[in-house]
Amino acid sequence: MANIPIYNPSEIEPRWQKRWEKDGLYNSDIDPSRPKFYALTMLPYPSGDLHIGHWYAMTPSDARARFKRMRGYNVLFPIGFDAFGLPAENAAIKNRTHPKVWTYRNIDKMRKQLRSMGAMFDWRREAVSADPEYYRWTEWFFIQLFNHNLAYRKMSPVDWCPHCNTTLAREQVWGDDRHCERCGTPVIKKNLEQWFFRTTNYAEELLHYDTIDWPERVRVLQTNWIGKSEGASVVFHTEQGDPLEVFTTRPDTLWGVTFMVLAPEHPLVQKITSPQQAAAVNAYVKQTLRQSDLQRESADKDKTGVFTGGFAINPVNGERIPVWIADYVLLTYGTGAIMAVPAHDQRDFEFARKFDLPVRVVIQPEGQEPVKEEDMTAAVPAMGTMVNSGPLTGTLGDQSFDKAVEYVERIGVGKRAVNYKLRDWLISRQRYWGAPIPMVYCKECGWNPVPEDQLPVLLPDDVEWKPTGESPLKLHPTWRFTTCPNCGGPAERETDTMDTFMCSSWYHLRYLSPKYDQGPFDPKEYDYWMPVDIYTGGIEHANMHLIYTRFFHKALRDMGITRGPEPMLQLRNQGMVLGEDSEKMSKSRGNTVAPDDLVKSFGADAVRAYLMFFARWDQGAPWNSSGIDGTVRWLRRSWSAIVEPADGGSAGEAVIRSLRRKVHQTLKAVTRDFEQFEFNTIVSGLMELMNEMLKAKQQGAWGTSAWNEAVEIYLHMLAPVSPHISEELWAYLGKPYSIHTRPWPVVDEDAASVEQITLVVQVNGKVRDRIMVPVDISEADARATALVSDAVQRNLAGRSPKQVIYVPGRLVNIVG
RNA sequence: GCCGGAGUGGCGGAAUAGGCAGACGCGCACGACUCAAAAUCGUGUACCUUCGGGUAUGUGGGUUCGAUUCCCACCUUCGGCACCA
Repeated sequence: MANIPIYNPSEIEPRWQKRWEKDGLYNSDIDPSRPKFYALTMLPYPSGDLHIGHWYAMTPSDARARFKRMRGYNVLFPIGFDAFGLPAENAAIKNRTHPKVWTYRNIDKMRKQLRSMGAMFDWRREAVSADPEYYRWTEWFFIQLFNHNLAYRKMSPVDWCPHCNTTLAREQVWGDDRHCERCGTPVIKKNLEQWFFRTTNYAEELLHYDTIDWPERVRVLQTNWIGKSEGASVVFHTEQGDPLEVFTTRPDTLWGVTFMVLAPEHPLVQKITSPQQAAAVNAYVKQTLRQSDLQRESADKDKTGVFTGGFAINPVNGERIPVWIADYVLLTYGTGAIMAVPAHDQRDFEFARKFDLPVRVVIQPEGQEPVKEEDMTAAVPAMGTMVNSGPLTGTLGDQSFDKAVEYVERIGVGKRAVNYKLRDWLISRQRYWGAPIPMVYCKECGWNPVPEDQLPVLLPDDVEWKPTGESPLKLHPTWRFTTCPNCGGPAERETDTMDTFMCSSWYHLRYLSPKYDQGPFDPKEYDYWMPVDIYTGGIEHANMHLIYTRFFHKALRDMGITRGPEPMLQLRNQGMVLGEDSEKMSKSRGNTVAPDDLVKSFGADAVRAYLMFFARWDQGAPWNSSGIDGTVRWLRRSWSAIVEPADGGSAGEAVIRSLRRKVHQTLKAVTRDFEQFEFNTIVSGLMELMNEMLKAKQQGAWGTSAWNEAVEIYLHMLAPVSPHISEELWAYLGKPYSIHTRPWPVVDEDAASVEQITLVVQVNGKVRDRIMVPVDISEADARATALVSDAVQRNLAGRSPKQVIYVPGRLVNIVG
């Protein structure tokens, strides 16, 4: 037995990885003769360590890409690095290493780790967002957005960490107390002039998902995030004559307005405030500014506010109503001013009761006791018949909204309006390690883009990246000084850099041609590969990256750069691998699992298979360190089943028949599961088949043509899951390299079919007997067979059947 | 508070279109091999039982010959949003 090899993953895995790479086995090139399939997995941030979450996301994505390739598609499965971002700068400050050095060192390490997965990445297409030939085009896109009026600059409050002395991206503000991810200090707001993208231009289109197959969860998250409200905008006037516009979703309650409330920061506050109220108003405004967002936006907080001393006129009935300010009205939503209808809005009701303001009922919900102001303990928000509403009094609930809108439009004081919670995307970052914003400010000509032939605006290497609160680029002695592209006079560069989500909004396009220098991507590659057919990654990006990249694609489409309504046709999200203690994995908790160690102990093939097997992919589960043993055992059993000879040829027809049946039934199920992202049952199906194969081997099937067929099909199905062991065994059998370029096997329906079925016999819905019958048994025979069963007779106890239900191929249910 | 997902053995999970609940694996128990252990292999493994059967898929109802699956109400849990006018 000395010539029988033993399974040694640490020897075979690196060997095949080298061979595949040398042969360019996973290179994907344009091939019009085959249908294309662009499989994209979210690109990692080069933190320096490929953790188990990366493996969990990428391994099934890779297996499915491999499956699609065997199904005849020309598959593109690229990889790259989202290489700009704050952690590199934080590490730089801590370790006195340049962010560039830190980032590229990490990328080198992660490339090695990614290669150890044995994934079919086409490394020729790798893109790194911090490479100048990449961010040249990130800058170029900024200029296109600017030229199409989709990028603009305005003063805006942003999250600021007072300890790190820097602004933070929204995703770096954590928890209910809105603290800085790095140091734990609660953030404050700071006013800065910033660049924005007009994502809100696309708010409506972003709500439509009819051309894409995305998970309901993501669609719901995005829909809530975009937050569409339909209503009316109505213009009131102050007594001084200034227009005061409000947005309302309840135009039918206009006659119930008893006061108005402005956000404390509203521009009309100073003007409308009477001299007597000035001191109180100023004190309240100051107090509001001092509060954190958390204090201010807490919904269960008692209402606070101050009367301005000013009044406004209700345009539908001419009533004079007091104007207050209160922090429950936000400047950033709608117009920053509301019409208050305490009878029909709970927030207004609470405010009215606290400050003793009038409450007037103008809606009577149908089929209920009439609502009376004096009995009310809460607002009545339901729709209903309009009362006390001038010309619209008596309008029924189902018409009240439309009639009210028509009315304000007719008398010229308002119109139908839609509001979204979505805000324009703030992309300025006061950081060094990001793509420079390619804009120049000239005192004479204002802001102008850097001419495209001067791109990229390179990041200077010689900077101090101390956390001073200013962009390090601003402190560079020379970098910021330049000449105006318009008049040639002295000018200054924008020293803020771009949000890294800008880089990741278009990386799927750079993969197409990462070296291309005539544009962001080669149109020939775009025409062949785009759109992305399947996108896999974490759901935590639902309201950030996955909205940004859709916005980006649509904006570029309107400029004629991209085509089609959406960039990614299908999206699937993996769940999260938790620590063995069922808590989120974190270094501080000490519950992390290192994939490098697992690969060392068990091999990449076992880690891949286990990650696909141990949980439903879309749900994730806590890690179980002993669970992987079962997967390892199964791979070893597979190995020895195939390489260890046995006494063969003596298997009877029944053994052969049932082996072939199992093989082709499994092939059918595995094929379906790959299509449907049900990875755990792929592995369990292969385990079941291996158990059957071992039984058949014991029964003398070894060496028969059915056995050889079983082994071949088994290895084809195993290849996407565990690519190294299947390639090794394929070669061991003397088959031509490589199994990964082979076509997916075809199901032999005859072999998969059954001659005998188990007929389940129920009495009153309870299983009483199971009888083997021919698959093509007639209904009459099935009924007769069931009725004569001893168990049936016993359970009927002499009663005669009232009804007999027959489900062909499954069961007979006797109702007695 | 609003929106969404999920509740099945000791654990992860399976059950294609309403039809055999618990596949596959972990763990556990026993056995074989071994001086012994590990590894490996084999057998068993929801609960109760008077051995006929009975009870079980978060809880309570409903539809149905039949419900883990469909409907209603509720509970628990995870995630998101949250004074959005």
